Amino acid sequence: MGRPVATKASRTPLTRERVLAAAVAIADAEGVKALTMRRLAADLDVEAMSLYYHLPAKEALLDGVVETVLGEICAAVAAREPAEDWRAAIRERFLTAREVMLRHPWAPVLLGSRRAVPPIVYAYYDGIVATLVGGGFSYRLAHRALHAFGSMALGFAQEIFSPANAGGTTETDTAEEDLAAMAAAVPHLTAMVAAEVHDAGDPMLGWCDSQVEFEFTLDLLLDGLARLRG
Amino acid sequence: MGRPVATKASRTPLTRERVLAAAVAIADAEGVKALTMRRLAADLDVEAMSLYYHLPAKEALLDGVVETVLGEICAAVAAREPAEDWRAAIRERFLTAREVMLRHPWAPVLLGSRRAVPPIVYAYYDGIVATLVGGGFSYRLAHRALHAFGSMALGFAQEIFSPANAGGTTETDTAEEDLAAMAAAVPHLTAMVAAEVHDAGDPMLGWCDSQVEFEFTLDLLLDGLARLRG
DNA sequence: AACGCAACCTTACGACGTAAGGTAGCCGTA
DNA sequence: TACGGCTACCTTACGTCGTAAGGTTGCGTT
Repeated sequence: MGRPVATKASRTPLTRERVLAAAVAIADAEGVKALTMRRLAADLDVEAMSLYYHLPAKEALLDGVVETVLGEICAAVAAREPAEDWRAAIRERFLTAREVMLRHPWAPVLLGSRRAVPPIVYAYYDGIVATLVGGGFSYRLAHRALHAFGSMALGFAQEIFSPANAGGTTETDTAEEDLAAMAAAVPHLTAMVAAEVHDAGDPMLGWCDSQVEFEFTLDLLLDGLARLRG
Repeated sequence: MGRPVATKASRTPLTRERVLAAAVAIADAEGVKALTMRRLAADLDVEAMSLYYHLPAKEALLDGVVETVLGEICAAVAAREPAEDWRAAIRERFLTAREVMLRHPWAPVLLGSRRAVPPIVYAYYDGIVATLVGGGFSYRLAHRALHAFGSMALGFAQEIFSPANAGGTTETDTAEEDLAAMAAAVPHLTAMVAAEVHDAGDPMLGWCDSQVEFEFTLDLLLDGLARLRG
């Protein structure tokens, strides 16, 4: 059912992956501003509207592009051999992520402009929590650490989760299924959230107070610097 | 020479400040995407092209908008009474900056997308260096601290200085004057740079190694977390 | 009375994202 | 062998965007 098409010139058919790869290439070469539908289509020897068969809209293209970059990070992280202790593991992970990000300098801002955080980020952060908890961290401290790392974990802008996209679950009635599926996919994150929601009246909506996290990170840095100052 | 115009309806004349204030208001209310020239003009009871008398282009408008927000931060910081020690000073400064930023959630991404860092940022950072050095920091450590704070100092995306806009001084022959002017305006920053450029072959171009700063911050966080872990 | 300039307006153009509706070639079925 | 359907791509067209080019208006000066 549905072999490509193989017109007279028999060109390789478009796919979402091929489109996204071309989009990343354009952004790498000339920045995200140069990434227009017509330009992208031209690079693929295709008309602009043909892209809409594989992607619903420009926003979806941009979502796919950041997803691609994040996937690249995850792949790079997964390709390393396991480190000795939690510290080395985190260190190498972040440095690996940074290497990838340096190849896509436009990615931070683009990710910052996305409406929602791509699901793959949760899987990525789950791995970090796993490492920390495996290294003796409490869930509470692991949570704090996650915020403290912030941009470092991926190599760019923090406050991604906060305030712009704090709309909560605006979505459908499949929320429960999704939640269960997430719990299975990111067990450590789920456990962390579960461990953290004991006080705080409304669950899930304001369970992590940005202000508190901000001050925690700030004091963490100040303590460290004060110590170095001697 | 050149009183406004006071047409029959005698409306208040446009100014750069009035335009920028209206632009910030639109961004606050509906996000930066809603900030178009026509929309902005409509809010000011004016035609779109009239804005170009006060601003050369849309990019300049956006530059002015972030400049306005940064000015708001600087004003808020300046309005506090002086703190006891360096630690309290830095802490209050950053928390003040954060308060302002929370009023403009779109500002981080917008600032991240600007081509060059607005000059006012340098003045702002100069104040931080002054506080640190006044508190006993060496210039080297103050420099490190600046990078470690990163996004915290203003409340948003770090890596602003890095790699996207690392083009160096691409400009005119007035570079020397500008440099001298800057030295006068931001003495502590200048001193810090001067203190730091002793090794490292090419001056000014790669004098602060992002990779080194990244790892420093990372280790600072890791040390702090390891200590909290017990 | 004539002029100049500051401040705003009108018109128009090209590039953008995309809605609506084709069209070409392969497929399975008859 | 004929044919309808599907996938994958194309054509045309619309509204919105930033902005180039060139008015128009009316105060201040001479």
